[in-house]
Amino acid sequence: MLDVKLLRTHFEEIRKRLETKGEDISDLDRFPELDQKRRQLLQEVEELKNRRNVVSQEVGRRKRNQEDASQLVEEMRQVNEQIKKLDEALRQCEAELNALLLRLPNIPHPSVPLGDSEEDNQVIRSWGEVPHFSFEPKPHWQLAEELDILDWEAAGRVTGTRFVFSKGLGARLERALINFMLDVHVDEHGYQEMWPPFLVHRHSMIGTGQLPKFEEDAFKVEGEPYYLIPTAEVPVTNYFRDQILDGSQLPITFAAYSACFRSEAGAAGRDTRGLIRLHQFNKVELVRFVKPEESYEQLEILTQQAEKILQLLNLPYRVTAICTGDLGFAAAKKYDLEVWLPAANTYREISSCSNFEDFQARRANIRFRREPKAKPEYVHTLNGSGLAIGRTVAAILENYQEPDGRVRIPEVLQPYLGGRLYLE
RNA sequence: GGAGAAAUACCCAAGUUGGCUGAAGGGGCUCCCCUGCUAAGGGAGUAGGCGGCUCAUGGCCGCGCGAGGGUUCGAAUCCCUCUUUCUCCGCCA
Repeated sequence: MLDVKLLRTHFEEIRKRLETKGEDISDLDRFPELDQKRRQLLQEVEELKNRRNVVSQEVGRRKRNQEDASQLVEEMRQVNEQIKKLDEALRQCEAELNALLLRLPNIPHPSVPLGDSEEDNQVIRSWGEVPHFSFEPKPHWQLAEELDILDWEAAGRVTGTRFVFSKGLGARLERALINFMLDVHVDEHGYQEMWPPFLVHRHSMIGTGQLPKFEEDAFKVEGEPYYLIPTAEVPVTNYFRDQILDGSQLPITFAAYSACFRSEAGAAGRDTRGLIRLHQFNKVELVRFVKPEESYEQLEILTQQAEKILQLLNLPYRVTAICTGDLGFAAAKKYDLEVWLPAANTYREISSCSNFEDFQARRANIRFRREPKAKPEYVHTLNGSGLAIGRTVAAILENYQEPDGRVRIPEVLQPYLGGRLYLE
């Protein structure tokens, strides 16, 4: 959510910056009028309420003194009629204003490259050697089927399309990667480990920005007020909703595993094979709550910590700065980590690291005090995948494959897989 | 899932025959006084927060006693709904 006061005072400037996202923001035009109307109604109704408070005291005083107050009571009946009407108008005005504000995206940071689509994202740096194969590298789904570690057909029978069973060493590899990533982030990067609820209520989804605008992307539990989380970002960021944090404790950082559930409403026909785009996948997520003046420095740290996992796994990747048109709803700035997939001969996103500034903090009402008595300020929130497990499995299978169909296990994972050297 | 109890400020806690209680009292904390130091003692302060107005920046006003509604001229106090916590029972990994 954007700062209403900023919107009021820098309207044209904000509109220009939002337009760089290429989204339809025509709603924004209704803001000045609604904002103005709201304040006017508020002033009127508060004046009447003040009158009511003063007169009610007088009624009490008169009754104690056995004096007549019937005229005042009658007057207040009429005032109350007025208050009721104005309150209702105000409530409606605020609801409209709020609905508008909740659908406005975040403002891109000045350092974000301008652009219309992912075509305009900028490669910041690359790491690792793209492997050269003496044979035609197989796609990960084919390798997995031959190794009998992923079963799509069974998942189709049991649940439906875009779900998968991992089994045997495939299941163990998922578990190994979760443990490995959490261990690195907790032991080496200082994150506090967290295992969150996988279902949240609507307010949490609004808090991080998934709702109200992207209802069709979320799985909702029928008959219950719960949504399946699309990422651990949702429960973990909302962990501090409506809290005022102690500024001396910042930055506060969490590393959380969760299963992630996405309906991928608009993705029919894309990446229909393999582990790239599923309705359910595992992910280790990093979340940081920081002071506003530190958040861009913290974004660099966060990104490097996610990169560290790819480096330890020795998977080639590149970092891209997402352009304004591809930034998404809530982020002010975003880096993607893209891992090399040999069979597709391309880089694919395996992590997104974003600074949301105070956009989520306003929605979820997460604040901090610099000093014990200081005025509360909104924190800045950041998060990044550290990493998506399924896509990591895909990358390992494809990058570590051997001519005979076996797949070497990255050295750092070997202890997690009982000392094995190969998936075979 | 069933039955019961509770929710008031940093903590504990009074207040439920509706009106000088936006909230007693205690603890804690901050400042001051006193004592050579410490302890003890005396005094003062301690509702944050959100929003609006005004800007002399210090004020004024509205909301606010778990949350949301309602009754009333007036609600911490009466009514309804919800949430959370605790106890007991049931069920379960």
